[in-house]
Amino acid sequence: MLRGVGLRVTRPRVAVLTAVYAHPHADTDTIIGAVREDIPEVSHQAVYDSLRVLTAAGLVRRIQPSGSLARYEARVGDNHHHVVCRSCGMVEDVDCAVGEAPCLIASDDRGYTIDEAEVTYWGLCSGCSPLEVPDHT
Amino acid sequence: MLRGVGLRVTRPRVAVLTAVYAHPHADTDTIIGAVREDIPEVSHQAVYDSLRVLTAAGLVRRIQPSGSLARYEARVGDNHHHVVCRSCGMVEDVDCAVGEAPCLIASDDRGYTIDEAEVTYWGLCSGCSPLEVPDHT
DNA sequence: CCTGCTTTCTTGAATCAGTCAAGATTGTGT
DNA sequence: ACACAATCTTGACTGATTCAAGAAAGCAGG
Repeated sequence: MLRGVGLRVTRPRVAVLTAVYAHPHADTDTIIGAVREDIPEVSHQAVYDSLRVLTAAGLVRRIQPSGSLARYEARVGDNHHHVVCRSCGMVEDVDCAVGEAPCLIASDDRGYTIDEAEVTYWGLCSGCSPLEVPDHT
Repeated sequence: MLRGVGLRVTRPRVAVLTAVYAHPHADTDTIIGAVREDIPEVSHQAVYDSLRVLTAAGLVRRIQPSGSLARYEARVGDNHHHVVCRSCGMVEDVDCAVGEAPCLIASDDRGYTIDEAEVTYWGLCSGCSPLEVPDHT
């Protein structure tokens, strides 16, 4: 898999890739923790570097909702988006209602050469929804 | 305007609000600079705080594309999105092709109570487009 | 207009994710 | 197995943002 994109196969990279598959939408610290279960002495630097290389190679994708740390996921190549909970910050995948390339055509592209449309849905997850907080006034 | 949302009217807040109107999509440093043309001795802290309060009150909106600093804009309440240049980081507004509430309905909301759909278009602005960089090999 | 209370601002330090750099180590092709 | 080049380790550093304590200013009532 790493060879497929012309990268050297090193222990840290394999572990990072595995960790991203095992923990979708995890932030960097979580990934470092997961990697250290395989290789206890990896440096954070190696993880940061691996993530950058894997992202550049297109094997993982980096997402960073406003106000959050960087997160990574291994689902790449398809067209999917994210829901983010405003309260707990949890992220989940959603496919877009419109189909394959939702909203990819802006009404006015302002002269930009657009290559991607990223959609982020903001709201509250089921755990954080104010079901039992009616009106306190 | 500030009074309209129940906030005290202070010099820094007025200046920050004015600066955000004058510099759409400006990052915090730019805003601090603009504010200091009115009030040379404002502390960065006052600006950060004003921005947070104004954002909470809904008078300005905070946006933060992946890998960028926080940026602010005064266009709120309408449904518009952004194009971001991958090269220079410039941000511009676009209205969505679909109309008023584009993509607001995810195909599967995963149990979330969604209140906003944010669309970010990624690409290259006209100034950064590789028009004169054909193929150098 | 003046007083007093509360919010907001100033000053200065601290935090924390992420980056930079130099030298040691490891992967790969021959 | 060897040599070269890429990658990792260690450790320091950056820079945006936040925290905290005391001073100043806005607002409501007299």
